[in-house]
Amino acid sequence: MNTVFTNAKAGMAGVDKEHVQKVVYEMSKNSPHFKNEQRKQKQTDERIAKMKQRAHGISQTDLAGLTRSMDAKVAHLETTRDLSRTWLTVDMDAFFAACEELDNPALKTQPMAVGGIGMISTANYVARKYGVRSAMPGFIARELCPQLVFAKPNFSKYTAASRASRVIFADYDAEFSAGSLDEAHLDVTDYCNQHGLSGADVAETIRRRMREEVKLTCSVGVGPNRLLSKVAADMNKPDGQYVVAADLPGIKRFVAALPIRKVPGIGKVAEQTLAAFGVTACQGLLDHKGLLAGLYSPISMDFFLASGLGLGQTQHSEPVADGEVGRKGISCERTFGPISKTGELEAKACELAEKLAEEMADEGLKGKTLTLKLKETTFELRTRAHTSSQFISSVADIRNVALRLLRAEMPIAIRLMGLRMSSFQEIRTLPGQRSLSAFIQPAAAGSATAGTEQPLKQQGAAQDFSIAFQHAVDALPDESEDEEPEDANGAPEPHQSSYSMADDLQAQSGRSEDKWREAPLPQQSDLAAPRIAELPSTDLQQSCTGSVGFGQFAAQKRKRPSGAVTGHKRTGIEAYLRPAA
DNA sequence: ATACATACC
DNA sequence: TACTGGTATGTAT
Ligand SMILES: Nc1ncnc2c1ncn2[C@H]1C[C@H](O)[C@@H](COP(=O)(O)OP(=O)(O)OP(=O)(O)O)O1
Ligand SMILES: [Mg+2]
Ligand SMILES: [Mg+2]
Ligand SMILES: [Mg+2]
Repeated sequence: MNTVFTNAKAGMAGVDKEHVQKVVYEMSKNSPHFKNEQRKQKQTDERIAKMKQRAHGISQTDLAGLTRSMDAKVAHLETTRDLSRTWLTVDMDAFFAACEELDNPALKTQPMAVGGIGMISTANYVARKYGVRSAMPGFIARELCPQLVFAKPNFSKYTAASRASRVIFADYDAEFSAGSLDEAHLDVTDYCNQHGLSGADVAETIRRRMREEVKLTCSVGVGPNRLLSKVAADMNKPDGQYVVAADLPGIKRFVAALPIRKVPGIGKVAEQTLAAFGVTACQGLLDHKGLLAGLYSPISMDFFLASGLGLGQTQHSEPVADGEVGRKGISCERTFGPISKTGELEAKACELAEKLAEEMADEGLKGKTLTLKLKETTFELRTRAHTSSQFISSVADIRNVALRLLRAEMPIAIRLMGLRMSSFQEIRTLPGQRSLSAFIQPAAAGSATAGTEQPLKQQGAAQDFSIAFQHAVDALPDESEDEEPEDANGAPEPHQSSYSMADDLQAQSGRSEDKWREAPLPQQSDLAAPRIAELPSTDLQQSCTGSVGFGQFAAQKRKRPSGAVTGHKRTGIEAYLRPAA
């Protein structure tokens, strides 16, 4: 049932997947974590059942209408296609592990993972042969590979290597966008034209320079847009490159048989829900567009169709405007041995408040919304938020709000607590004050971007609006297309030395392996990772549940707001017209 | 504005 | 024995 560790990732060719599945199962069953995974899987199964039911209720007439609507959407998307750009996605091979091998070459021939018995962030390709992977707990990895060597993470190495790699990227695209420490997206069109080179030529050059100057290998994907270059970058890992021809036949050839899971944004859940309707390769997203339109939101459909057509971002995002904070949130969370005593819980909240305040101070951030995250010992998640009337940043203010949110949840037994601040005050840039562009990084995480990559969503209920209606509404002209009113210039901030949540209320009537943390480095990207989601469903609530991740740094950033995608012209959306209701 | 789910590195 | 931490987005309420 758990397909997480055997899917869609480089280095898994030739791995005995059945064996890996069995070991993971044997090591996990009976654990609270496993129970939680089962609970989540049940949710997915129920979701699929509801979608099947909905699909069953779609008449031939409905289907015909939905299909026509999607035909129009496809036709429009097709008009946005721009094959004139050349994009490169560069992604380091087994990045953290490779950095560790740099300082300890003996590790190169041994199976090695970066992390500990609790969690692994990545493994070298020798270890991957045994099924060892990112996000796999170390004790399971050791069961799969008893000789596995564990290396402790050392973020300063990774940031140094990343910085060095970015110096290279800047030579080919001064505005490249960083997808993470180990990945970047480059529009090398101008460079190619100026030097009479192909994308493949530049890819070869970058790979050579990376070997020589950074002493690490990377893989490069080349294509007419960022979606294609990104997917292509994984095709010949490690130390390889792959070119998606910049013509319609070449793109169709590449995309048609591509497993949907390879598309960034389609993960474990979307893969399952789509598979339930026979969609396992990207061509299926186009073949079943009518039916899918009856099951997924307009936003998801835009994303699916763009993916099926091989359309992606063709231009970089707008840089972050002056004074704007380049991020949406900042958070700190820690896992520890189970605790439930009031004193211990409050002590954790205080520590996190201090940590968060410190990180915010490093960037001069002040925010209004504080979200407390609690992971129960059962692995179920709870988040509770409060928005203050004033921007806050001090330890005292953060602690006050955090404690109040926490106290409302007790009693509770948890294994993790986290604090996240969002809704930031814009930073007033003082004359002569240069922001931290220290970390070679151009194009700050902007917002609007031309191109097509879109997101997905989740689940919902809204039975009042038929899906057909939603898709029809989505087809209306986009009114907010020509202006960017959002100026948010500012009213001077009211001052108040100390914030108290009580005032607001009145006014309104372990054990953590914290080895994987890193200094808050400037970072950004515009990686537009979709989040799938089915549509409506007459459904009720969801439970909670976990996410994944490792102690990484900042990475993704901005996403585009809404609407359809577009090559880069982004004219309004034509009216597709409603299908039969 | 709040809560939850999904996704990516 | 043991299952991360950080960031983003989409939807419903
Ligand atoms: N789930 C995770 N949790 C924490 N850190 C992660 C996680 N996944 C990846 N990382 C870190 C470690 C990786 O070396 C680094 C880059 O990720 P990624 O490019 O996906 O894999 P990789 O570089 O290790 O191997 P590959 O050769 O497949 O690219 O980010
Ligand atoms: Mg990588
Ligand atoms: Mg990567
Ligand atoms: Mg994917």
